[in-house]
Amino acid sequence: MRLATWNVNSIRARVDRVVGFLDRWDVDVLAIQETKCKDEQFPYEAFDAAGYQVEHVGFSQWNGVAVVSRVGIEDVALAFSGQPGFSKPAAPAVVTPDDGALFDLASPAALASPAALASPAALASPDAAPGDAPDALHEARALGATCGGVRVWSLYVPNGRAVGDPHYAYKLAWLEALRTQAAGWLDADPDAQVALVGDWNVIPLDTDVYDPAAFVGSTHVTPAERAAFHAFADAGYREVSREHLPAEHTYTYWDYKQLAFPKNRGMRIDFTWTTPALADRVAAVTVDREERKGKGASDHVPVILDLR
DNA sequence: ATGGTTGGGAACCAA
Repeated sequence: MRLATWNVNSIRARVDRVVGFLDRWDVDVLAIQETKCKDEQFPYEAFDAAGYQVEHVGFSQWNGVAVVSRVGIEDVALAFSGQPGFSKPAAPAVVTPDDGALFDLASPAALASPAALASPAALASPDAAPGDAPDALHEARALGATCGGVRVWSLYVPNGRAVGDPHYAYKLAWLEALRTQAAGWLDADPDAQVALVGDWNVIPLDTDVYDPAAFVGSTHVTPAERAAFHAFADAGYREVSREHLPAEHTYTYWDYKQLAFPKNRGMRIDFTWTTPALADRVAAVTVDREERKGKGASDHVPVILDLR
């Protein structure tokens, strides 16, 4: 089986490229991040015509994640249990179902109070399912689905924006909540086949960026973010791209600005954490750098896992 | 030498 992950930076702007990628690589399952659309705007037809089923969650023009599969797609979750939401410090009162309001995550009124970030009330309900109303307290950053016997999570970790920004605390809380769930899945079944793939928005090592000096004081490289990332190893998971790709100058993202790609000023932020049983099945990992070339490229490129 | 989205400008977001 071939499993890939790709932050496409708008599925509507990139649909031909993505379908072309599936065909060229003979991909079975693709986890997509940053679809930048609502469910009703997703170009399902193009994937259906190519023989793929799609599960997507998107509440607005921001975020949005999907899993597409031609080997079945079952037990879909539109959030992980305990997935935190984001709230601005100056946001109005908590919106609860009792308010009877229509939940619109694009609306500031739908954002919860700052206290909600750390409170149980901020947690997405377990097993959020297709057709459920989006709760006002989480963003479309995680979608889980079982495809061909593998539990695939398409993940778009919050950016963090700046060290000390409320989005930075949100990022750390989000990673910690995911690690807690992931540890539980493995504890419950030591033979579990789970893949946590996507845009982690963390640069784990100085060798994962073109110039560490350019990131002094920035997000993505702080000890707290790196610890939150490596905590998945403590939970028993393995980052299999690290095991199969060159240690140096293996990048998955290049900024659109200032000729970053031609100068190879890139960074490695897209990763594939898997349970041990699944890690043992990984025969090869590839970064398709060609997808950064040409007109209409995403700023990220796909990472492809070949499973025995 | 940035691009996508919304909205029909300029602002927001992205690493």
